[in-house]
Amino acid sequence: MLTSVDPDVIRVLGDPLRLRIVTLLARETLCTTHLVEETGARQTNLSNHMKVLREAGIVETEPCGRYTYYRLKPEILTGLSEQFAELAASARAAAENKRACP
Amino acid sequence: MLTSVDPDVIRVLGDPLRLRIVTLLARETLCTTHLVEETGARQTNLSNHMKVLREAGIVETEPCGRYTYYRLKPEILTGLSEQFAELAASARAAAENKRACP
DNA sequence: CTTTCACATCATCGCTCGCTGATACCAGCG
DNA sequence: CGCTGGTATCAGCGAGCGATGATGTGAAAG
Repeated sequence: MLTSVDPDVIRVLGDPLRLRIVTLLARETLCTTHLVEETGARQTNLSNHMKVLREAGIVETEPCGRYTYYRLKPEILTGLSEQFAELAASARAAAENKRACP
Repeated sequence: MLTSVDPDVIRVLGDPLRLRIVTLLARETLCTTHLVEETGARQTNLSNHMKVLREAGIVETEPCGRYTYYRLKPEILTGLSEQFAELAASARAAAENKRACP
């Protein structure tokens, strides 16, 4: 048990627009055009965010002709879920574990 | 099933120092002095972060003499864990659910 | 009461990072 | 080939936010 959460992934998901993108991609696999429609953001802006999500290993790209589809990698989300569950369990166990005042 | 994650909580945890603080508090209940020692951050800086964590409902304060102890609220972490688990499940189910190119 | 120490608040600085516009790239289609 | 449309990359701007220093408050210790 490591009882910690990957700071990089959380940091990437900390941006509201990126979290929105992830939520959308959890429902269906979409390409940039769809995401532009859904979010109202500019294509450039979206492409930048997709790059961040890709480099963080949160999404995968699947070229389809001249379109680029983005698919969520569920393992990442599952990992986060487990890490937070561990943290929660640890926090519950350590509730009364007070370090003495110096 | 809402299949989304609270953006505010994630945003707050997106900061590396705050995530570190949460990780430390998952092991034991600490006061500001302890956190200063553990993280090496200045007291002012830490106090600011604790205010953010408090306002986000992630930690609770427990005054003890002139010390202030901080305790994690495990429900928040449990909620996050469940929300990410939902997202992961939804992502797995929607893997082949591609929207047609316009 | 005075001092000391833990902690919070405030104002300010500085830098990161998200947003934008311009541009380049690539794949289909005529 | 030339054109169109989808997408990525790059440079620059500007707001947001994290870090700092000065200062205030409140509680114990002397």
